Amino acid sequence: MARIKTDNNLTRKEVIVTKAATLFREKGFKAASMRDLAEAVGVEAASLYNHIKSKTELLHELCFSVANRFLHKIDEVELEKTSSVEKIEKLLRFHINEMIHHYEEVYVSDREWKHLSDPYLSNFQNQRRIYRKRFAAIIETGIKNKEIKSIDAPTAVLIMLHAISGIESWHRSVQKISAEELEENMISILVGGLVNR
Amino acid sequence: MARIKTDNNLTRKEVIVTKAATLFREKGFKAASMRDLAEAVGVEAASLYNHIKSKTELLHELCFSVANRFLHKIDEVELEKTSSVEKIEKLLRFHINEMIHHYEEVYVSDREWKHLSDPYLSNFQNQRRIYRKRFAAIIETGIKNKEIKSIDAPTAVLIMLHAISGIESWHRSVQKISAEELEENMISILVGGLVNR
DNA sequence: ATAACATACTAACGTGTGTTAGCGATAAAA
DNA sequence: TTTTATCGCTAACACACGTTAGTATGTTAT
Repeated sequence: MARIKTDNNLTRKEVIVTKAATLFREKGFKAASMRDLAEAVGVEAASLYNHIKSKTELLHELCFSVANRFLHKIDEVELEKTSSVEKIEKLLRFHINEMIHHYEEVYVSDREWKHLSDPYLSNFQNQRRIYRKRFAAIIETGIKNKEIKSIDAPTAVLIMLHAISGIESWHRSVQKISAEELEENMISILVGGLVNR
Repeated sequence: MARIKTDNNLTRKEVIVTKAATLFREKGFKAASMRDLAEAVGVEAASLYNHIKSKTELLHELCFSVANRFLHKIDEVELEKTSSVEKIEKLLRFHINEMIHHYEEVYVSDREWKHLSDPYLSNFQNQRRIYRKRFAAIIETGIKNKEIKSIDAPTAVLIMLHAISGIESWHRSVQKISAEELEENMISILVGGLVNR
């Protein structure tokens, strides 16, 4: 009888969630079926329900675990006694590394959150809105300090975050530059576009 | 008996494609059903098939009409006798305006092309790859000229294109700055991040 | 060894999907 | 007005989906 392998002291549920992330990234949430997921896990579809409540629960877990990581990071960064540009750079580097090392989850959280259903959907949208506002506030401070050139802060946030989601293309490309080079290039362009010269 | 309205000398098929774009953007290609589309058009689902061959055909039309517009533009820009930075700025402004004024189509083409099926899928991916290479080549030239700082050109392209797709958030936001302000802010940040100082 | 539990299986359900066939209604051409 | 082509309808199809019920198998604790 097939059994879900649990290497590296992961629970069976965690194995499922991880495989779900890969699948949701590859095919999209709607197009990925529970039968697909079952096959990836090595089990029959119905067996998954011994470990999870529903397909949507998988999406919840993915979206909110990612969102929480970003919220904790901005909590931390806001408290630091550094310049605005340093704070922004720190956040960007965190985003970049999350996108590099937790690609599947972050990507799914970014692109598939629309398929959350409603207590969770509004919640997620709220967290997202608040996060962006706090990010924009850091930029605003930098503009007042003359560290950063006079631009519309929400637009800047939107550019930064979406630019980073482009790391998706890096992952898919055959000839990759190294992760470190990628990080430095992105920081150079993005921070370079903000600062007063 | 209900009939598809064709204002502004559009064919009935064009009306369907346009509504499909809106629907695919809102719900995603897979989650948007032909019955949803039929309701949006004001007709029964089966009636749509008097005008289109399949659901996927709708996606083809959207993806390739967008792709062709970008390819024609880069054809035009490459021929101009201007600096690399001017060429890039021109392309970026085109991208920005496409994203502002043909939001639905461009967004769908960007996010839902994965659901194309295979003669079209490879074709689309090819066009996309080639476009990005040509864009990167312009940047490379700019780097050799010392117009542009020494960065990895493919990474720069990826940042630019994804940053612009963030205009999606601008469309959804309640308090929008004007389209002109948006354009100038984006250009300022993106071009500012590239140029040598 | 036995009891208790966790996990996987088969079978099936109701529902929603894209799409086709065939028929009536409307509009355009003769 | 008659003919013809266009367009929309109802009904139905075959299929894939998420999920549940009930049962068998394997694992852990007594």
